[in-house]
Amino acid sequence: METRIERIKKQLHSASYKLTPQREATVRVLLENEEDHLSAEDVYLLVKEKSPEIGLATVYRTLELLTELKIVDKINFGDGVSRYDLRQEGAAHFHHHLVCIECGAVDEIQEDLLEDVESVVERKWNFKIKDHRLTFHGICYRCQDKDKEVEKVD
Amino acid sequence: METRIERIKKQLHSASYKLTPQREATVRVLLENEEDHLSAEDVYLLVKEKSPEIGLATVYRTLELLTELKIVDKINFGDGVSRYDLRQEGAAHFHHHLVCIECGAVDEIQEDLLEDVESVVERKWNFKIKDHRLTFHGICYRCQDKDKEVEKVD
DNA sequence: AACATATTTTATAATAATTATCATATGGTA
DNA sequence: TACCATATGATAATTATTATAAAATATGTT
Repeated sequence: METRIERIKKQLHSASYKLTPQREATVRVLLENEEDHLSAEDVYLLVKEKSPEIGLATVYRTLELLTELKIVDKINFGDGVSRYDLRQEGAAHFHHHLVCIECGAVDEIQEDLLEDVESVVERKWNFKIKDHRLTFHGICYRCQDKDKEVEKVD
Repeated sequence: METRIERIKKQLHSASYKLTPQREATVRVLLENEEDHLSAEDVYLLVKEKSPEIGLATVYRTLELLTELKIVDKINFGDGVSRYDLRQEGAAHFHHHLVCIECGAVDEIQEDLLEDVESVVERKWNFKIKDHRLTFHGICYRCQDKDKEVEKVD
């Protein structure tokens, strides 16, 4: 964890930005909630718990900065808010998501899976891919189990 | 075109909605700009040209309705506005997009391409896929050509 | 350490997109 | 035609995000 912050600090420095206390607090919240998909407001509230003096605008600016440096990715699941997701260290591409249309849970897929598709797209559409966004909408394993229970009862 | 509107009319009716003049005007704009990715505001301005009395709220409501009926898909390329894209008739899944990070152009890929990936995801993550969103960010063929020109000049 | 300079933050105002409200209008049907 | 549900238009309200400007903080130099 600490080493991870150290590395992010270096990334900031090499782009001539500083890791201010506010930025560090924001990064910590992201690290501590890595499995979640927090909105700017969510991050703000969590940061505020430990650093109550922070302002919402600072959180927005920090998230924007981290996005620019590809430390986090900004995603949008269609619910009107942007969410911020830490990129795996050293990952060339953004990971994928499974959004459950029953319970709203968002699970992550770290595997690439798109290598073949991307080479087809690059060749056939002559498009130089830099990044991607892939989200599946459907029913997660938890809800499938729940649904089965209901069927039994009926 | 006319037959396409007829079919949409039937889809609305079978969900007990009417194809009012305002809704028809909105659908026509979507059909006439099928290759574009219009925001609600864009649609509003285009509809207004032929039906100046229409209100913005009606356009929003119509787009929401069409989204609900899966006649259009609501997408978000990360620029703060939702865009609306007609689904191909009979298409089980939403098509993919190529967003150029240089010129902003958005091209469409109608081929599925994801069959293999989806079967892996369904099996390995036990997730029942209902739909997907896939967007590639990179450099389109037009900008690659432009970039080459610049290199020559340099 | 003191100073000059650039960066960052805070609080707040401004903007932009979207949704809610409510009185009015419309369309089909008994 | 009168009724009733549905749809619309104008506008207000809400929500997310960005811009602004003054104050604070950090950095580099002498």
